[in-house]
Amino acid sequence: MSSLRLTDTSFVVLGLLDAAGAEATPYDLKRVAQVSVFNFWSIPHTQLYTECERLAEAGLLTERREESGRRRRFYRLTAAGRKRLEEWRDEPTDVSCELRDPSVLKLFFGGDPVRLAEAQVSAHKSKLEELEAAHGAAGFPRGMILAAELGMEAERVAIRFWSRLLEERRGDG
Amino acid sequence: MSSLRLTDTSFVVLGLLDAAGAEATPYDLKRVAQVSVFNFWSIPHTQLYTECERLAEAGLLTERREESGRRRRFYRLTAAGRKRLEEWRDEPTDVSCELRDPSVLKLFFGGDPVRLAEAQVSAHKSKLEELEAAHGAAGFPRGMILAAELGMEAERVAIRFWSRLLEERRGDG
DNA sequence: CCTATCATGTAATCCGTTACATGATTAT
DNA sequence: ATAATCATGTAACGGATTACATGATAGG
Repeated sequence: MSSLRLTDTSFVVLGLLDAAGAEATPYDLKRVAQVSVFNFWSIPHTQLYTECERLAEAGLLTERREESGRRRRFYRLTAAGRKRLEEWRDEPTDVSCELRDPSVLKLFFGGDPVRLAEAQVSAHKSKLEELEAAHGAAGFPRGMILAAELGMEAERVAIRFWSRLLEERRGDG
Repeated sequence: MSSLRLTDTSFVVLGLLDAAGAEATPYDLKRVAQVSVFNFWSIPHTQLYTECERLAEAGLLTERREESGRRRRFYRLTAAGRKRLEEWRDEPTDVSCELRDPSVLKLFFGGDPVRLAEAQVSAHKSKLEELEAAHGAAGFPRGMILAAELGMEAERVAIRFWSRLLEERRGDG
C-alpha cells in the first residue's frame, strides 16, 4: 500500500486493465498488448508480471490467485488505481518524444546509408502493413485509432526517407 | 579489458569520441552531444561518466587523468574501440523503432485529444525550430545532416497530427 | 506416449535514473 | 568578497532486461 513512484510501464498496465474492464492475468495483458500498445510502446512480458505485483502492493490493483493447477494470478483495477490512471492521462505533457531509432543512430555516426536503407525500407514496410491490418478491425475507442493513425503516418515518413537514400545511391559524401 | 556487453549508450559514446577525433572529457562529450545526438537520442550526463569508465575498463578507450586541479579524466578511442564502433555501424538492423511518445500513450488510453494537442503542438513547433536552427550550421558529415532531416520531418508530421485534432474539436466519439 | 511448442512465471544482473556533493567561475 | 550559477563528478537505488525453469497442450 506504500506509494511508490509510477513509471510509464505502470500506466501501460493500468491502462490495459482499464481497457479490459475485467480481471486479467499478466499473460492476458500480454496477448492484447501485442496487437495494440506494443505497436508503439513495447514492454517485455516478464515486466508485466513484476509490474502487476508492484501495483498490487501499492493498492492500485487487487490480486486473486487460483487455488488449483497453475495458481495463476488475476488482477483488477481498484478505485485508487483508476484514479491514478485518470489523473495521469488527463494531465498533458510538454515533453516531446525522441526518435531513438538505432538505424538513425548508425547513420548519424557514419554508417553506410545505402546498406542501412536496404534493411530499413523493408522493415518499415512490413510494420506498416501490420498496422494497417490491425487497423481494419472495428470497435476500438477513438484514442487507439488515432494513435494507430499517427503510427502509420510515421512509418510512411520513414519509408519515404530511406527509399530516397536508396535511389540516390550514386550520392556524394 | 573484459568483454562486456555494449549498449546503444556505449555506441553513442564511442561515436562521439570518434567524431571528436581527439581526447575528450565526459563533459566535452556532453556539450557537443547536446546540440547533435541528443536531439534524437538523449542520455543523462551522469551516464557519460560511468559509460566512459566502463568502456575504458573494456579496453575500448584509454584514460588519462589530470595531475593538478580538477583531476579531470580525458578519454580517447583505442584501435579496439574504433573497430567495435565500425562493426556496429556497418551492420544494418531490421529492428524498427517505436514511437514511445508519452502523449500518444495518454491518447491511446483515453486522454482528452484536445487538451493533449494543445501542449503537443507548441512543444513540437519549438523542437522543430530548434532543429532548423542547428541545421543551418555547415560542415557536418552527411549522416548527421540526414538524421537531422528525418528528425525535422518527424516533427512536421507530429505538428500536422496534433493540429488536426485541435481543429476538429467538435469531433465525435 | 513422447516430444515440441506454447503458456506462465521467477530470479539475478546490470544499466539508467535520481539524488547529492564539491570545485570553478562569473557577477555584483 | 560573497552569492549565485555552472562545471564536474560520485553513489545509491530501482526498474528493465536477460537467463532460466516448469506446467500445459497439441501433434504425431
